Amino acid sequence: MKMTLEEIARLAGCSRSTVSRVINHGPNVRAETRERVWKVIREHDFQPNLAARALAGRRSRVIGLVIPQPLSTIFTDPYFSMLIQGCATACDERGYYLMLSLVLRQADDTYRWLIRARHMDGLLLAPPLLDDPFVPHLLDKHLPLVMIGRIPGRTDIASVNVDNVKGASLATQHLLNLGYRRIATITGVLNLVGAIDRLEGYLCALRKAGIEPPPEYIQEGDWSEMSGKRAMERLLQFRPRPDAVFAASDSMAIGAIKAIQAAGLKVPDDIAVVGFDDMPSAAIADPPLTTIHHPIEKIGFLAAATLIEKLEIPATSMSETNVQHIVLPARLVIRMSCGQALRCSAESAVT
Amino acid sequence: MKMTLEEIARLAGCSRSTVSRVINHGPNVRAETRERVWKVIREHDFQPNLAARALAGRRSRVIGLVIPQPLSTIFTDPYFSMLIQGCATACDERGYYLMLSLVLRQADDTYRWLIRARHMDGLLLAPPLLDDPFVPHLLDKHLPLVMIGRIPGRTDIASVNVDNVKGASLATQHLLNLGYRRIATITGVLNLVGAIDRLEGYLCALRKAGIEPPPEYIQEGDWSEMSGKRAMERLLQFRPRPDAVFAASDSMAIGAIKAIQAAGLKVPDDIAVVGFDDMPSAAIADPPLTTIHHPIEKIGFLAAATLIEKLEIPATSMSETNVQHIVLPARLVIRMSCGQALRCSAESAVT
DNA sequence: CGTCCGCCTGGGAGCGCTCCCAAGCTTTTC
DNA sequence: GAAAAGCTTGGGAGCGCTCCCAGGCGGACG
Repeated sequence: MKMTLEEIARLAGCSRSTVSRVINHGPNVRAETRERVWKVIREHDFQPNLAARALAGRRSRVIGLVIPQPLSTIFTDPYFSMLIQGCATACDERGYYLMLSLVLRQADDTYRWLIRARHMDGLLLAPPLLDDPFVPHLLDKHLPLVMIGRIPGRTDIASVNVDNVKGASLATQHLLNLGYRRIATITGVLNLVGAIDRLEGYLCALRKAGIEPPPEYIQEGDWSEMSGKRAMERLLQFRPRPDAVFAASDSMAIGAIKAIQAAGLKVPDDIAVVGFDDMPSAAIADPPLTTIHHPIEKIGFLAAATLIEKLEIPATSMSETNVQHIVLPARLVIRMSCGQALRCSAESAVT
Repeated sequence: MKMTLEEIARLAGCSRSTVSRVINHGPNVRAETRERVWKVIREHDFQPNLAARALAGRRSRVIGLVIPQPLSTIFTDPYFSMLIQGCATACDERGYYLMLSLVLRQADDTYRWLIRARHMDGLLLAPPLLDDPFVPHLLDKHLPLVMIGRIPGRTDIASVNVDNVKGASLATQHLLNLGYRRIATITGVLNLVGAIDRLEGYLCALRKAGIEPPPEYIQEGDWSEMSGKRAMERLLQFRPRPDAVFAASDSMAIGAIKAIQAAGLKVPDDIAVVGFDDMPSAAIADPPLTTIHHPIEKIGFLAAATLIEKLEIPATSMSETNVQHIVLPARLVIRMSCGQALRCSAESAVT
């Protein structure tokens, strides 16, 4: 027997409309009726037809997560796995579906398709490259959209982000507090805002302490362990050799540690290392990595939750006045690689 | 102006039905009319409402890819990235949408949800663990389903697979041809059919040559590089030390190479190594890895194409008689790690 | 005791398509 | 040259919901 609202209504002895109200948690249904309807629904394992709902209700309850990166990147960096987890959880809780919009075809096509084909009610946009030419197309249309990360100069777009500048600054400050003065950094790919912000945080902290690092102390990586290793090898060439390194990601920090160890030096005794992101790998690194906690999953969760909220109260979302910008604080996680234990200078590094 | 079939019809001077026929590439439309309608559609960037199509046509044109593995695994192993790429390409070409059914919640819930919520027309099932208790639920319902890989003893389910047994056998045979006799293996997780099949291929080839490997020559890994390294370290303990190793994945082969090199030995001079999968990393390994080519993307493509075909010709799909089983051949890719160059014994290893 | 206002409930009118049948027109066939 | 058999084309009848309005019912109020 094919189940429809009508059929459930017949079995529960009420009307289609009442069943619909029950399913959508609408008001104005007597408690007793509500319970009776739920019982029938449960008994028959009924699930309303999504296509019909979408057609009649003019919304699909699907939101898309656009990750403007090649598939190989997405499926290599645990960052995205955690981000998706967070988004998916928020969607689940609110009865929405998360659809990954993998950019497979040439960018041009895909973005146009995304914009036109409104089979999603809104879009979540993962951090795009600064020079991605198609992101503006996405932003111009009046698709409800929430950014993960931020685009410099675009305060008109709702966003959820971690405080990268503050986090990097916290990491650098911690090294300064421990007495290091020759602090180098390994940055992420610098056409990603997050990498730029982290570099800025590093520079800010140093400058506040009256230190201007030599340009050679700033080496660009690409987030990968290998690139961290390479960057560290370059840093090891330079004299005076740095006594501490802030890497903009844990992977790169781990690469750096490997380079240091391969050169016959010790972490943190000879060179201290601090990472960023607090990935699972940071805790099990050797030595365990001091790092900045980056609540990636929470960011995904909040981004999805924000978008859905916009969708459900369109009145508010339309008013350009109050665009939400959520910035989560970054937190220092002290482990072994910074040498705090060694130096015993447990001065007020964190709070 | 909101665009609908009706509106396009008005602009093209024909009826809703004709426009529908054009969009669906139906027969019985005069060439001239067809062209006129397309022109209007293109001009207005029209895309039919998916919800309405799904409701009226009783199919969503969405197929789900179920990967019964934790998210962290999916987003770590490039295997899935390639698989998805293949599936998505096939879907794209046929106007279908691929939806990743990430198993986020506890398995029980999710599978029930997958089965009930028919917002997809069919399912693609990535290789499940042998003891996954919920896969049978998926198979019992009459959801159109195509397996990637195979489940032993279930010949009633359409499947697309690489010939793992033959591939492993090819790899081992190649080592035998080169004169190696103490050939060890590093297997994948043995509750995955692929791993078992590859082990079987290895054993078959050895036994055919009259060799019975000591049990210590068979070490289980978990597909990861680290596990390959660990397994190789165990193999290096054993006497007589193996002179060649067949690893059931390239990652593990690379880990094995690192272990061999860390022990002060050379590949392939002291120990030859052959991998499986022919991942991009195999070609750039040091030394470049001899391996078995595994057409993952093609498998994904064929699986999706097969499913869609089933969907479009339901008459055929219903007849239990001819369930498709596609088995793609595995191919030996000779590079440096097997020592063929060294030994110059270029006897008919491959064809 | 009648009126008003709330809470419930039922059903009509679509949402934008696909499917199907019938009507018009053109071609074939004997 | 008329009937039969194509091609095209148009429009009705849903698909299973949501939205909205109208009506029934009860209690609070004057």
